[in-house]
Amino acid sequence: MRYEFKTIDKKWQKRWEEAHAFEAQSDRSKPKYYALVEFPYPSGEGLHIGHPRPYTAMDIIARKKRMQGYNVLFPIGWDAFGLPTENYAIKHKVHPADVTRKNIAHFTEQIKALGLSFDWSREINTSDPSYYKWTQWIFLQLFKRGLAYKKEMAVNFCTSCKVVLANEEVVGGVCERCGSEVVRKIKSQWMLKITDYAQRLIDDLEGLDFIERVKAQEINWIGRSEGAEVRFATTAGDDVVVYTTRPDTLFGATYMVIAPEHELVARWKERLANAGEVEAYQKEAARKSDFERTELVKEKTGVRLEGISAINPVNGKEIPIFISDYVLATYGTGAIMAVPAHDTRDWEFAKKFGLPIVEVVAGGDVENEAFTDVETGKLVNSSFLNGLEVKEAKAKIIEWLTEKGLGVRKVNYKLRDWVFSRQRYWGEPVPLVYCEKCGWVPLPEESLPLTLPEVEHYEPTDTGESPLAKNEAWVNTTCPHCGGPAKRETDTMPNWAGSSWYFLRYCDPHNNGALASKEALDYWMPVDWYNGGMEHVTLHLLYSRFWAKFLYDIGVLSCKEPYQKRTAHGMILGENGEKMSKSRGNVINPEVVIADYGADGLRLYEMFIGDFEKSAPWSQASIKGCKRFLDRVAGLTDLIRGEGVTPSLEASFHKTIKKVTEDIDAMKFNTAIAAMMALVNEIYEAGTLTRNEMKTLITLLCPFAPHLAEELNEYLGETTLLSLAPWPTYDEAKTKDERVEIAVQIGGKLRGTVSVAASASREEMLDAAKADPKIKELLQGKTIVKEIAVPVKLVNFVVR
RNA sequence: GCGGGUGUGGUGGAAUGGCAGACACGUUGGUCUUAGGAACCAAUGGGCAACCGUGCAGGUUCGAAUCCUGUCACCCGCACCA
Repeated sequence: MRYEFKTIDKKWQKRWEEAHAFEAQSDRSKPKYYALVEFPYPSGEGLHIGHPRPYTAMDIIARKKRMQGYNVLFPIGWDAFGLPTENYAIKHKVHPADVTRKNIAHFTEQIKALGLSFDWSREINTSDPSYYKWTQWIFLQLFKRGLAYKKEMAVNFCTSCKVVLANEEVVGGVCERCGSEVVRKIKSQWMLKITDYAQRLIDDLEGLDFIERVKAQEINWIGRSEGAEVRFATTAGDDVVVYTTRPDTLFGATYMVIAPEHELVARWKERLANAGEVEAYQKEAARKSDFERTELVKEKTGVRLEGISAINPVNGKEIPIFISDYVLATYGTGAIMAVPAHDTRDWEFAKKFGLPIVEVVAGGDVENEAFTDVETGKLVNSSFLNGLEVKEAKAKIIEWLTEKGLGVRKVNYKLRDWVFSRQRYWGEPVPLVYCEKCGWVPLPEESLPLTLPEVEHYEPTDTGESPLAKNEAWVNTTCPHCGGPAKRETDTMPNWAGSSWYFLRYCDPHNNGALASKEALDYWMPVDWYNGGMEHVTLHLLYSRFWAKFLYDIGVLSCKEPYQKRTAHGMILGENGEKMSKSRGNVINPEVVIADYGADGLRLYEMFIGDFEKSAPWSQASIKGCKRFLDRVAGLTDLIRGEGVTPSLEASFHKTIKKVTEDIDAMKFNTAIAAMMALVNEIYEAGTLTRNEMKTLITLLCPFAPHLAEELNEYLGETTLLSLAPWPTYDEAKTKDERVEIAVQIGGKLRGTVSVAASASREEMLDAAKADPKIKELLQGKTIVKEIAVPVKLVNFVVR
């Protein structure tokens, strides 16, 4: 048969749709399998060549599970709120909803052209009021339980998008989306207390099947550290609490540093001999963005608070207090005890300001550099801690501090609360009103959704207020609590809100009475396998795990973790090995590839391109090999003779079924395809195969190249969909060859091969090797010291 | 600095203690063709050879791309987090 992909692709896509072939079934007695891909943001750019890689991979997994008898949920939807759409709407003066609708239509067409087995009956859209009703509902539950709160704070403000960004959205000091400068601004923001879940977000990773780098990156981001808070008295009367991970070095604390924003600085102003200098430094620090502050890593700056000292609680010594921007107000207590002998930063600062460096852990040369090793070295100059190892000293000093009421063991996290407000139009409205009498009041749940009102302009204001603030008719409302006048919150939710729970909606997408029914959630959740990009590990993955845990706490979900397994795909790079981008001119358009090689050609190549988890450069030349393979599979129809088993191919078939089955589960798609290619090569060498062998081959191929597989299935006279046929099984015993070539080594070096029965004993293998004329000659006159025989693999003679 | 990862032919990549380079691309030669950016056949790590080859240097082992020690280079994430 000739492979005419242009007609075949469309024909089968239509058949699958008409048959509702890939819709998840309501029969909950069957074992379920929930395969999930990250739903796309429907940008105006259309589908990128990178999208089909994870989609096809999970499609292969979903298709195989379906063929293995599972009730499979493999859904798709749209992460439709977002800045690019809003920016486009502003520029072209169209409603963001219209832009979104158009983009989704384009994406849908492109995705359908790939022949992915998505269940389109469960399609969702985060900007649909029937969806964001439940995003708002979840927010209200968070609010009611004190996990959403409003806070005046310094935030990251993008000068171009005119919007507040979460810490996670600031990359290298610039806006993650547009690359513009980010500055600090004081704003009142809605915050979500993700920090309450920090420990659980670490602990519950255990037992999950997440790839190592995802786990490591999440743990690293949460940034747990163990130490102690220690209270220092001051000559000003107020105490200062510092956080340290090295309480063992307390005797070496020769000065103290507090953050420029620390509240005590303002309180002490009148007592300072150099108040002017201190104030100037505070102003300078406040002006700088986070990026500028961290960029000036080379040189430490700071100002001493003249006239006030702290008192080291262990030895009563007075030590100077500085303010410096190397201490962050937002971490720990915003104050540190400085131990220059054993902390690199403190050491640099001490050298610059001529402060004393007192060694308290022996083992380094503290005049030349800080000695930070905690494994070796014993405590010195530390009274009752002398002679102890660091670990012992830590325990002992904490015990001592606790007894005296001077300190306490303390755990800190780098993770900060989630800034949940955006001063933008195209997002979920926050369902709260502000009443002068009652404060922030939630809207009644039955009034949800609070829909986005029409506005004339979508531009954010220069003051950083949301465009919604200009719509007075909408803003002014009544308080649901007291009935008095109230104003609506005009900030909207961030893009991450809708994507933090979308996988739950898929379980029951048309439910009007709940975000999903308990029965549906209990059956489908957790997601069995979720694949996505590494760029979402510290954002989407962490946020959605947090929401899932919250929903677990309030009884909506029955599982503590939403995803049982998480993998990540590598990027597809341009032919030159660089990231694909318009500006580099190395972008490949999936539509063009499909036009030239068919959907199956693209699918197969994206899976064959290399290790799924690693980036790989696109190659216009290599894709031809995949197309050639599909042509060769189609051409096999000429070789079909009868039914049954072709003896010379039997073992190869069993081996290939085994290999493909196992490789799909391990995401080793490239080697699975290689195995099928090798089998096809063998069949051509044999020059013949049976009808049922052909059927086995196309069944194996079906998850990878479903259109061609279905067409060949029809060619074989079948009338039912191959996509729903049972997955082939293999007989382990038949995957083994009867005779095998084994390697013969002398002194570990390959000297020849001999053919033996696979079941050959040690003696038989050794005898066969010795009987080989070449080996015989090489062993002539040598004394064999040792003989090694590994069944099916090799024999090795160690000689003298 | 901390955390994770990678290093193998001309190229993408196989092989996780047992015949390095599966499978594919490319290249070379050939067949068929009016033609070929088609198809098919053959060869293809290097070296005339003995031999040499998985970033580099050691080690363990009968045997190492694979395990251990050290080292270099590159990529990703975080980064003044006390």
